[in-house]
This record gives sequence, structure tokens and C-alpha cells, in this order.
Amino acid sequence: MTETAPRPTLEAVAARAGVSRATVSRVVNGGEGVREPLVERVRRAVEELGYVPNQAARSLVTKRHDAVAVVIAEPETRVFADPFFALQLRGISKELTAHDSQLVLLLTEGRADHARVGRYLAGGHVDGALVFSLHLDDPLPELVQRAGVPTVFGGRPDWGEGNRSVYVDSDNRGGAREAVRHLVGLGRRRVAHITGALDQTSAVDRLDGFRDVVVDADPRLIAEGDFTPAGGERAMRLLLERCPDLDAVFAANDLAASGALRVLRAQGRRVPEDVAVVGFDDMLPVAEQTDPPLTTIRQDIEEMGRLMAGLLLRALDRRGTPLDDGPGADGGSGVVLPTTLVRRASA
Amino acid sequence: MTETAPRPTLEAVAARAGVSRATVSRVVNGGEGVREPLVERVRRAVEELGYVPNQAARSLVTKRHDAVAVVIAEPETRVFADPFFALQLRGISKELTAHDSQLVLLLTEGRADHARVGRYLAGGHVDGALVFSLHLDDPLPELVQRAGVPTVFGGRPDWGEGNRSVYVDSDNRGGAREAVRHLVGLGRRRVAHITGALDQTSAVDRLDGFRDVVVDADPRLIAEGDFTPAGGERAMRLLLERCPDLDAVFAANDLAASGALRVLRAQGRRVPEDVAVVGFDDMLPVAEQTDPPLTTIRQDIEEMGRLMAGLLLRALDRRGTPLDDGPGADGGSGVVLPTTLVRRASA
DNA sequence: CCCGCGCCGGAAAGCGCTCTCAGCGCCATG
DNA sequence: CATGGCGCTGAGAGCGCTTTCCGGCGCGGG
Repeated sequence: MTETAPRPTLEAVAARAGVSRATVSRVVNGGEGVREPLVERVRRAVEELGYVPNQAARSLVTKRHDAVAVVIAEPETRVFADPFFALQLRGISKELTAHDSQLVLLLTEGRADHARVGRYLAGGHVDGALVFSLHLDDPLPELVQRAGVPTVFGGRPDWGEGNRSVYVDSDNRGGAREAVRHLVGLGRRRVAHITGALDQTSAVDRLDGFRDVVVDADPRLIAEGDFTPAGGERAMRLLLERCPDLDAVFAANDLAASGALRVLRAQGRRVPEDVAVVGFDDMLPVAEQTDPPLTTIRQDIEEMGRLMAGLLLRALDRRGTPLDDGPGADGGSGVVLPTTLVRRASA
Repeated sequence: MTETAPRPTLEAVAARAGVSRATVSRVVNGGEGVREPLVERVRRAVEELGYVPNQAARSLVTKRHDAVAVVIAEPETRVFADPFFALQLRGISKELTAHDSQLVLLLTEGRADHARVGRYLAGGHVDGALVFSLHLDDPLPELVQRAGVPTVFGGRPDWGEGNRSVYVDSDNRGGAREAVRHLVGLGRRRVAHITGALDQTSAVDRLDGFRDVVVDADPRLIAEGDFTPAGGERAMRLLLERCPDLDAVFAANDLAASGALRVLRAQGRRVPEDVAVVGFDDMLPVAEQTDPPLTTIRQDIEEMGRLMAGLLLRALDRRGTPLDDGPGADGGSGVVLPTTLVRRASA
């Protein structure tokens, strides 16, 4: 608002406290090895002057930034028509805050932006990066790899096991299995599956989970969706047409399930009496709002975010030890979070 | 991942190009006053070495950071059980990116965090701040004010007209008027209103808009909600009890409307035949998913974000001119974005 | 042919901070 | 009483960059 008043410097504090800059610096950074009376005097000077250290100057010499980049690719932001985004970010933020780190958000808009992100990461503005890259052909992983910035991925990257990378993911496959088992446990015999966008590992994993339970699934019982309500509708219509006798549907996410629900209702099928439906994600505003409320697989999104940040920070703390040492043997490692079945009315 | 290789410095580039550091600096920052052959040589050296300027060192001398803080208070993140958040951020990000600025996200978790945010802003890490502070008693505005950081608010701050502050807001009052007029135009005579959380100006403004149209509204036709589905349900029940003859409801947002819809259906009222319902926000995953799909007031969230960022950046560019000069005379100014009615099935 | 003006490029002074290193005073010891 | 050692403080050297201030060079006019 008003003119930015010149901030007091270390020098000023030192002068006021009648000590050297070095001493002030020591006090400000933990006060080791400075005697009490001096500490007190410095503290007071800091207080009185309203001194706040200049981060730029500090970074210049320490080479730490206490900042972490969160990179989210454009396609994701569309998926973030759900609270996924906010929750994840919140978890990350909490963890970073606890470690006095800042969150720098990098949203990318298509290919052109990748160069920008690469430059930014390579520019050494941040200590590490959290990357959400759920698409198979995404150049982002490659990019951060080259930038040489310690990175943790959100969601299992698609590259082979050989590649060393750290990631946090939900137990998509296990969750899917649980969903389908629940359906089967209900006595359903013709369980269909609406997949997610199959260029994302989460969708592939959920499909795999489905297949784990419905071994030799009738291929006509599997329809490709894209995680959207519209895609869910399309898939459901196709499914109904191909297999009018289906008695259950496992949709790759709640959004798709909501679309399926609408088609089912429109075609006069009762849920769950005629067709039982299970979703995935437990995104509240959707799952609770559908009619009937959706039985679904919950994943703890916020915890995922927190974990990602935690993993990165820990790696950063013990720099030198490469990040990719960890539970997962020698080549990258992943942390997979459990999912739980939430029973509502739809199955 | 691997050890962070030491980045090349200006010095290194200069050596390689056979010029002085100053010349390299000039070329890197726009290349004014350096002759073509030299420019070319420097460019090549930069390329070959993969030089990226060190932002910390640069900030230290320029006092610019090319970064803007986005401050979002915890209560908001709850509201962000909708895509509001993501969209807003996306708009902001786009604008900032176009101006080569970074987005630093500050999520606050309750009071304790305010000090942290204050310190951060005062610390001169960013050039300006975008603050979302929708609550009447929020200390955030006060805080950024004191930090002396140029700021643009998202949503009209609650303080009086006398206060100078820049903000961007939706035309909540106008939108509300339009919603209610639509209902009245449909021939509805007993229009009720479910308010939002009245400690937010948006809720107050929407209520005011309602009153603008329904002058001398029966106070029993107004029930306080809190922008949540649960609150909407409660309010709807209360309303039905007090005024069984109501024939329309304007809910302060879509979430509340969805709750109201459920209660209406449960009590056997047909929508829109018996009771017409209009929401606010047009948050797609909710508004399109309800049964029947919700007629609502749309606001362009992304544009709001873009505008906020644009306003701030422009102010930053012409530093010296205080931010609070602008269309709104001498004491702060606000930009209010129009809203539009989206007709679906509920009214 | 020489001088002056203008433009180009280099030298150098920091920006605010951290951190090493040396020095000083004090206590414990011989 | 002298000496070694240790703990605390201060001086100073940069971190990598921008930017001001000049010196030097090339050109046109006298």
C-alpha cells in the first residue's frame, strides 16, 4: 500500500544491540554459543526494529531456499474439478509449514510451459519438487530428472520398475479389488467396469484390480471411460446395450459413477436393487450428493500430500544420501497408501 | 536425484564468451546497448553452459522477486470442497506466468499461522500478495496492511468504504437479484432464501440482493445457512416448517441448494413444479449432478483470479504510484465481475 | 589532420547475509 | 604464579548478480 519502508538489516540490529553482525546472525539462527545476556539484548533489538531476515541474501550463501515447488500439469487441473487438488495441497502445505518451507505452485498450461518449468527448477529456486504427473506420455518426469532437483511424484509414474523415482500413491489396485469383492459378496454375478482414462496409471491399476477378482472377465463388461460424468454416461449406455443382464458396476471414480447412475435411472434400473454401483475416491460433494448416495472406495488424499512433502523434506535433510534410497531397494521406491470401502446406499 | 551439479555463474559465461560479467548481464536482461556480434557470442556461451541466473543473487540487488503470494485462509479451504479454488488459482497462475512471476501459495491453518504469514510477507520474499479473506473478523487484511505489501483482495473485504483497498469480487448482489427476479418472473409468490455464512460479505450481498427484489420480505422466509449441503438441509426444513406455502427457494450457493433439494424431495415436494430452486456459483460437479439439474447464477471464477493477478501486477509495474489509485476515486477500489443466470431444470 | 562527442564495454562497488578464523578473556591446572 | 585450553565474540571474505561510473574507441566537423 504505502511506500515500502526500507527493512532493517542485520547490521542495524547489531548496531542497536552493540554487538557484531555475526553474533546477531547466530542468535537469529538458533542462538548456539552466545551467552544469555547478549542473546537477550539481541532479541530485544530484533523486536524493537521489527527485523526480518532477508531470504534472498540468506539463500545466496546457504544455497538453501526453504521452498519446494509443486508442479501440476494442466490436464490435472481439469480433473481437479474435484477437491482432490485442494486436499492434496493442504496436506502438502501442512507438512511444509511444519518445516518452515514455502510452497511454490507451478501450474503448467500445455507443452509450451514445460520449458518454463524446467528453467525454473534448474534455476535453483527451490530445494525440491513435488510433481503430479499422471499421464503416460508426460514429459515432466524426464524434465525434472534432468533439472537435477530432488523430486517426489504424486501417483505412480508410468516408467518401468528399473527407473529410480520416489512416489506416493493410493492402493488403486487393492482398492479396486475391495470394491469388486464387495459387489461379488453381495451376490452379483455380472459385474461390469467403467475404466478411467487409461493413459493414467491409476486407471490402469484399478482395471487390474477389477481383473484380479473377475478373472476371465467378459470383455464386453469393460467399457472405457475418462473419469468424467459424461464419460461415465457413455460407458454405461454402451454396457447396458452390450450386456443388459449386468447386475453391478464398478466405476473407476465417483464422477464416472454419478454419470452411470443417471443413465441407470433414466433406463429404469433401480439402484441398488437391479444394479449395484461402486465408485472410487469418495469425493464427498459427489459421492454424498448422488441418488442414491454412492458406495465407494476412500483414499486419504490429504495424507497423501502430507506424505509426499514429508518424504521430500526428509530426503532434503539428509542431502548427499541420494533421495532414491529407501524402503524400495535400490531403484526408486514408492509408498502406497491403503484405501477403505465406504458403504452407502448404492451397493 | 544425483548430486546437484554446481550451476555455472555469470562469471563462467563471461569467461567463455571472452567478455566481462557486466556485458553478459546486459545481454541476459534484454541486451540493450551491446553490439550484435557480442550478443551472439554471449548467447552461445549461455546456451553451451546451460546458464540460468541465480534468482537469489538477483533479488538481493534488484529488490524484485518476481513472485506473488497467494494467501488463503483455512476456513476457505473448507469451502474449497468445490473447484472454486482450483479455478481461481488457475486464472491467477495464467496471468502471473505471462508476466514471469511465480506463485507462492500460503495456506493458513488457524490463528497461529497468521504470525507466520505476516512474517513471510514482511520478510520481503514477494512483490505483492493476493489475499482471500472472506470473513468479517479476519485479521489477515490488517496483517498484510501492516506488512506493507501491495495487495489485492479476492472478494470484497468487510471494512468500511473509507478504507483503501483493492479487490475483485463477483456481483453477488446483482446476481442474487437476477436469481430472485427469475423466480418471480416464473410467477412464484412466496420466495424463500437460504443465506450463506453471514460473516462473509458474499453471503450478506446475496441476502441484500434477495431483499432488493422481495422488498418487505417475510422474515420467516429467510433462513440462515452456511454454504454447506447440511446447512442447506437444516434451513430448508426450517423454512418448510415455518412456511409450508412457499413456492420457491433461492439458496446462497449450489451446495446449500443441493441440500435443500434433498429435503424437498424427501418431503414430497416436486421441483420445480411445487417449489422452484435457484442456486449460486454454478459449480459444475454439483449443479449438473443434482436432481433435477440446478438453475443457478454463474460467476467466472477463473477470470476473477486472472483479474486479481493482473491488477496487482500492473500496480507493481508502476510502483511509486500507490496501489490504491484507480477507478474507485481516492479510497480503494473494487472491480466487480458480472454474473449470468444459467437455466437448468430446477427453476 | 586534430579535437570533441557519443556510444560501448569494463571495472568495481556493493545488495544482506553466513561462516570461517583468529583473538581475547577466563578458568583450571601444574 | 604461569600456562594451556576452551568458550565466546568480532572481523572479514565472499555468495552471484546488477548497475553506476568511466575510459576508450570511432566518427564527424572545424
